[in-house]
Amino acid sequence: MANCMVFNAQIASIMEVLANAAVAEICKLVDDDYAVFRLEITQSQKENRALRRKLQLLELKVARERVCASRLSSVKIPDRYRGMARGEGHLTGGHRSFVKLAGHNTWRDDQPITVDEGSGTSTQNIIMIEAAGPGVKQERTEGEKEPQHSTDIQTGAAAGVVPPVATEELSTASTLQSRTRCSIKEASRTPNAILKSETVTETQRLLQTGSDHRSDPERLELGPLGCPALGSEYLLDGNPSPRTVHSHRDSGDVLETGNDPSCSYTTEMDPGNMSLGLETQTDLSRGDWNRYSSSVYSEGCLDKKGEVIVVDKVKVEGDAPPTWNVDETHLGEGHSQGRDFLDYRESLETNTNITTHSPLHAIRDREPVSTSMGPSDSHDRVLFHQVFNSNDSARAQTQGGGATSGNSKEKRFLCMFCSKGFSCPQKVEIHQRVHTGVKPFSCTQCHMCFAQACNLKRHQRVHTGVKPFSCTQCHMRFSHSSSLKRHQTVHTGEKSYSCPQCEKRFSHQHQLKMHLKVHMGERQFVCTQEVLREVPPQDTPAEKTFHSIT
DNA sequence: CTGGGGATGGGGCCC
DNA sequence: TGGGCCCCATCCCCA
Repeated sequence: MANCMVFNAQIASIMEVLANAAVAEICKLVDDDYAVFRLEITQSQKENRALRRKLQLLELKVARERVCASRLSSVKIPDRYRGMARGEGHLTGGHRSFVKLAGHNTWRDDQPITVDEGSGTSTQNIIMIEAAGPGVKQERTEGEKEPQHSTDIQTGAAAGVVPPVATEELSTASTLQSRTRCSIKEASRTPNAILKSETVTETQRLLQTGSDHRSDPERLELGPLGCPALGSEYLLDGNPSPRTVHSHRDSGDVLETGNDPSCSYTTEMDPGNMSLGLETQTDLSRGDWNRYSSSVYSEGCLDKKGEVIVVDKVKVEGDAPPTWNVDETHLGEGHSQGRDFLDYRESLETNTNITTHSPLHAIRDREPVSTSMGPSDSHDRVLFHQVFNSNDSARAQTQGGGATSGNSKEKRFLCMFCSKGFSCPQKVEIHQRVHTGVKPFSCTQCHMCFAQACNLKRHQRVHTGVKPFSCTQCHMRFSHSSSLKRHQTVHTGEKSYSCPQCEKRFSHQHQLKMHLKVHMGERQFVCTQEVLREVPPQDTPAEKTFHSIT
């Protein structure tokens, strides 16, 4: 009996030892696996980052090449503009950057082109800006033939300004842009300047390491410190320093000397002037910014849609003082908001330390995320829009390719990118996020970002599970009002999507889409686009959808 | 069919 | 009264 008990005790002890050993082994395995797992995760993350960078670079290259190709075939700057473009005109500074924009992909390699994290925003908006210039110039100079414009330009050239010298558009653009960058760097006061500096730096690196010729300082005509090698006429402008000079004197002189050829730009704010002859540094009034942004943004829409910009909406006909003269007065009161706004936006556009998608980045920074702009920024913004869209909306429509739909009186606030009209600045601001990729509203529960607060609000139902829209015909509930509406076609039997090839109708777009593939196969159409173009446009929802899916 | 994001238009509120 | 702003409804589109 005693032996039995001893034996049992021994067995128990052995079992315990074995159990402990087993546990230790398991723990070790778990730890090892965990370490391996973590390592794999880390490596995967690194790979993802690398791939993402490559993707960004590729996108950028593709866009640039596309823009470059289109420009090479269409860009043409009248000689009378070239001189101004090079800063040889009577004006100094900043707006040369427009020329840059108009030039061949002269967006600097260190341009803060970034991809909005989590939002999938790419550099397209910037590309659009790059693409814009030539179109504007071409439209204005070849299409509109505006007499006053020509007069101003010529007057400027005749007024002792260094005659235009044939120059490479690219170099001009580069020079201007570079110069702007120099000033912007100092002017930057963006609250979020450092927020994504790492991303920016990475983007810069990618851009710099790319094969893009723009990274070549010589081609950019950069002088020391990365600033452009300025022409003598530029240096004599009274703005020797690339630093932005918010001198009221500059603009004031211009305004006071009515006969001064340089005044031509004060009363003429068409794209040609703005893009080629104006210097932001010279006049940092809001008006100038208006011109600036007008040029830039409207240019941006040109390459994209071949539309003309509404830039010259700021233009004041006849002898009336330009709209921005009022702003100048405003500046003269010591009010720096306009200037700040300008600097701010300039810096956003050019400062490499700022993560931005475009000059409009400023808008994002001022939005839900509170910034230093304060109430005045709103004023500036509105003022900008009002000035920008103040006159000649009809012409804007013409130039803008009719993007301003409906009553232009109601929609007098135009998008700087596509010149589409909106009823109020706020809507323009929101709309422009389409171009800028700005998504200020981020979900606290996931990585999603949204351009509109309401969309974020709607999105959050995904997390909350709230489905406020319930079908009265069944138990179905939806988080999306449109989903409910669409769902109800199940009950109503409504089939609003009709096939243009046959008589079949469908309740959902996807059904029609799939159905169309049948026709494609039957007819052996080579190109879907061609097939779809055969269908005459109609106003019924089905046909609309049909066209849209083409 | 459904889920869900992108984007626009309109209305209401406030200043 | 008008403008700015916010919110909502809605359409479109894609997965």
